[in-house]
Amino acid sequence: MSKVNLETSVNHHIAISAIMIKRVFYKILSENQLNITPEQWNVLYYLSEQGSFTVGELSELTFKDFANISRIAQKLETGGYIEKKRDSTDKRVFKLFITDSGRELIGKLHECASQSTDIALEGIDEEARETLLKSLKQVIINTTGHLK
Amino acid sequence: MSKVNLETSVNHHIAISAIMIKRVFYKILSENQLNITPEQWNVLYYLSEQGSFTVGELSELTFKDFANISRIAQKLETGGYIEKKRDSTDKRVFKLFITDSGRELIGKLHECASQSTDIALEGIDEEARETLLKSLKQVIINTTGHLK
DNA sequence: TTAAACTATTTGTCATGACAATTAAAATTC
DNA sequence: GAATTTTAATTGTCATGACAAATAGTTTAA
Repeated sequence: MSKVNLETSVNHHIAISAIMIKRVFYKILSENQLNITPEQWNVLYYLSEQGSFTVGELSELTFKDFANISRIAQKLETGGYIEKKRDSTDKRVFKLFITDSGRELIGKLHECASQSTDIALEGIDEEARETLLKSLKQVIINTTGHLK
Repeated sequence: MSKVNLETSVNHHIAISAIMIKRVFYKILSENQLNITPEQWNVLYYLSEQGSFTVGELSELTFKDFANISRIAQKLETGGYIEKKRDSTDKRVFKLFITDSGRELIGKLHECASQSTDIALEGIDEEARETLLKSLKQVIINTTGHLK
């Protein structure tokens, strides 16, 4: 009969941290009149780093499922930040490209993301940050492995 | 112009870890035919630890807003796991109580939560876990403070 | 080569999170 | 003590996450 104590549960604190960080990021985005969500930023980020990705590739990169990426991409397309083009060889595939307008936005988003990191990690020294990152990477490996 | 690298972003890894942990937890819950969500478990947990809480109190405890707790409570009530009673002195307030059926469920949920923690933290030693928890608590303090 | 199996993407549904508006019951204030 | 403000909770809307089903194009295999 293992009894969990949320006060000392790492899982629980990761969940709460994630919610709070997203809330801070949302706030910074809206203060800067940037009409975009953290999830949309995530997709736009990868497209800005590399020429183009398919919905499936983005779904792997972002750890989200096809359905979510599909809808996030629709919103980014509506906003004019990305373009969708059918692959010429495999007509099932859509390739997503960032637009000029998307690139313009990305600069501001980096600034906002950077601010929210500064806020979240204040008072945590470099060594603890590295341990934190390393542990989180291990958590991601563990959970990904468990889900096959 | 600060440029964020998601590969080394603590914020990003917290977000992904949270998603993956929740996914593992969901899987364990469904493998055990427990028809409840991680968020509902969270609310039920607090009610099992103390006699009763109001919607507002739960909203503070769980870092969620009134609206969410209100709806989560509705589902738990529909499932028969909690009861809602009007406060006799302040008729705006609802007090939430866990039922016997809820208490029965809680035992199984502790087991599932414990399993998902074991999976997530495999290979992370006790010292790193403590650092992790301490850092996450600091993140929560920082972000909560920033949002006032 | 035609049927069956597989793959990429989209759509639908439900639970949740953010946020605004609403309702009803205090508490304040004039 | 009536009007205003505050507070507790609910409801509505939109974006997202999980998951199932649908669609359409490809590959495999009989």
